[in-house]
Amino acid sequence: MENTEARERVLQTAERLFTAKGYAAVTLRDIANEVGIKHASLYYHVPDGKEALFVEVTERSLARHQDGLSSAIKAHVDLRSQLQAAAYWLLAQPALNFTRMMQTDMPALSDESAHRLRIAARAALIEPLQNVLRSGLPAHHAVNVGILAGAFLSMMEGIHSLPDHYSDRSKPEMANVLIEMFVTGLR
Amino acid sequence: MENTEARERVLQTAERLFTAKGYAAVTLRDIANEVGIKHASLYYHVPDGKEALFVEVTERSLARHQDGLSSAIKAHVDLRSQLQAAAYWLLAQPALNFTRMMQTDMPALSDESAHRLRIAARAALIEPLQNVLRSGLPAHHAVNVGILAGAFLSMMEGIHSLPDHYSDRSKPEMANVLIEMFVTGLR
DNA sequence: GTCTATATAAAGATAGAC
DNA sequence: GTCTATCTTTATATAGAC
Repeated sequence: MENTEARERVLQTAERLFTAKGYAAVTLRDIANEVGIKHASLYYHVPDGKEALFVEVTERSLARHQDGLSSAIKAHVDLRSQLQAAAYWLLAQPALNFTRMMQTDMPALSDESAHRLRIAARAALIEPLQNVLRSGLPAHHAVNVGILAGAFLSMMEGIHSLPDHYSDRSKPEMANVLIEMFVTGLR
Repeated sequence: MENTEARERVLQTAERLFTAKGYAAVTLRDIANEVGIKHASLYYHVPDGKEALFVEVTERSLARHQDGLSSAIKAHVDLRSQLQAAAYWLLAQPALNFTRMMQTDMPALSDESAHRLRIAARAALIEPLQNVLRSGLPAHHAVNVGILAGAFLSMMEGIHSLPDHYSDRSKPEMANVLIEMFVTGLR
């Protein structure tokens, strides 16, 4: 399948909608409408249908997250700056909704698709954070880097999903409050 | 509508499935199958259909959370014990998926239903945590209790959704690690 | 309270014209 | 590349028998 401009528009629209509303809640007609074509025309670009489309754009998105997170982290040396860079990068992206992806979207897919995406999600989101925590924290926290990476990610997703509902601070300000707590509490 | 045993079985099954998989992903046939009846028979117990059923069981669940959280907190006096009690209570319940509820389920409902549930969710989950943080933390953190309550909730949901994937610790052990960080980091 | 049967709508998917 | 038309399946929902 060629990667034409038209196909790219389809993929970007699909990624945006799937990310915002989840796999089940987005129909092929929704995507086609936003692209400005009829839903049947999607099958020219994505012959294997909805599930294949979701897997493709989710893998793309996760790969971008892996790159973005790793680069943001590599640009700094102390833990606080690294976590801030990771947080700012995450908050500048459309909300990924890792938890919903794992709990609601994955079970709707074939076992094979779900398995591939789970591995990609772990490599893209959890592992970069685990690594930075392992090298930046006192050694006695090494057993907890999995938990702490998950907690960091959960907190960022929380910020993403409640902008003005629960606080009048900006997202980076909220992230800083939590990172300060994180770093101080684990020293 | 009478609250018979049969109706109660319907509500409990619906709550369990909606909580686990989300509004869109659960069909009335799924619910009826688990109850052991035909889906058309659900309309005898819930004449107003799927959305009304979701709203009813979600309100029930949120009311239970409000009671459970408030009681757990009231049984202790220092912040660490209060947060531990809240965490243990939350982790003993089926995962509520607050974030998915807000981001994915609410937009699929009528404006009126969504509004009611948003208010109920805030009163049940955020406010009890805000209160305990406001009275247990140094005064200069008062502006951040909204963020911190959201972060605490997000972390607990994170624990709920990644049991053995990312750590071999038990859920309460994971909660303790995070609470220790929380309390120490904000002192 | 639960059933069968059916209406209605929406979704994913395919065929073939342009 | 996109369209119209159509097929098939699945979902919510209603009517009426038992």
